[in-house]
Amino acid sequence: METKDKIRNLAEELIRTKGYNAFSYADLSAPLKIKNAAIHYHFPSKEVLGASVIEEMVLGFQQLSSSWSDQSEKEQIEWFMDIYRNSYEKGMVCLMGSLAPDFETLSPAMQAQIQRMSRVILDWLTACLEQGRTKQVFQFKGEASDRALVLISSLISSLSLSRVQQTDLYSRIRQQLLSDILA
Amino acid sequence: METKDKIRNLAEELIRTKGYNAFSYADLSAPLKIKNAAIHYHFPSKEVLGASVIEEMVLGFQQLSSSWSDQSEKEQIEWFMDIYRNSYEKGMVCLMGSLAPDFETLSPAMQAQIQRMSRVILDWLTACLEQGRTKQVFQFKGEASDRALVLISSLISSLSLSRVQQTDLYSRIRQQLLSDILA
DNA sequence: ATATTTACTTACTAGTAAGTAAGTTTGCCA
DNA sequence: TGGCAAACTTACTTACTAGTAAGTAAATAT
Repeated sequence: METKDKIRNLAEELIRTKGYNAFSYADLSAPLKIKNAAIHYHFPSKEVLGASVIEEMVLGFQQLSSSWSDQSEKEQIEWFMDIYRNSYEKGMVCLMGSLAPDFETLSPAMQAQIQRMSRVILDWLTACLEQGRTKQVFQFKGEASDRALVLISSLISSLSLSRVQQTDLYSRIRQQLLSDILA
Repeated sequence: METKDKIRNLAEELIRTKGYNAFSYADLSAPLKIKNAAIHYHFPSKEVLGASVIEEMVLGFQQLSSSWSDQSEKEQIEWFMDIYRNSYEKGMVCLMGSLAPDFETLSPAMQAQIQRMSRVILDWLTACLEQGRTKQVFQFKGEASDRALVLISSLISSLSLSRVQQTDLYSRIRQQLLSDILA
């Protein structure tokens, strides 16, 4: 892997463990055994690095969710929830869960990227729920978009709450969310 | 109000808008027209200030929730949700939503306080849901404690997501959460 | 073979962070 | 009236922040 990707990947990890405002260039340069200035060579500023991390995440999600498109809606939702299980197991929160509370402190460019990220995920989730309901795989009251909101908001916080309480709250929340939508 | 309370209140506001790691002593001293060192007089360190903010919040919640005890469980849950509406209207996230993602970067003392805060809120919510179900005010599947987890996690993220999307997602999530538990 | 570009390092800057030691003002108490 | 404590300010320190300018070695292009 190239240095640029190593920097971006480590930055993502740091954002998702310590938060955007709590990590520094030293946290990147030391483990990668490069100098501070090498980061600036690849990413002119911290906000450009941050924006790049989000962009890569959105791209990754779009590819991943596309690869599920021939599976049932139930399985797609379960794969989606598995992303969060994976985060939980690594002791990380998701990118949205980390960046959304810091929204006000971020540059307009990063804010726009975060908005886009939330749009992409919510649109996918809404479409999946809607289609699943049409096919009678799912059963729930209200708009699919509102159901998507409850799902995503609960999953996001399940990771940070699991960390706080040092138990697998993620699995309990996942179970409950699934039983709320399954026919 | 005394200076010490002014400092603590402003600190809470800053944590809930910018996040713990993004606010500085200058953000406190400038608006309060005091000097940096005056904060250190009242709170020896930033972590002591942070812990004090959480302690005050827990105390406030315990008092508030006690004052609801003679009302119906439905009304109690609605009052509880009104706390989040209030936060939404001020453009703030809740203390838990702000501090939980930063958990790893905080001192053991603050971590313990955050754990306590989550316990207090979850215990209250679980008891309220359980009792409401017994009285047939509420109707839901699964353990009350799991239902409480879904409720709180969703409410927490509703605030940060509302900020990101710049719309009142809070109200849509609240509506959906209520319809999921009402008989 | 020469020039240019890529991917850095070295060495630095200006700004900001939390925190501290010592001094000052104000009000109270004996 | 003298002394003392509470609530500060002044002035400072140490540590760290993102960011930059200039230089370099190695690979690539002409």
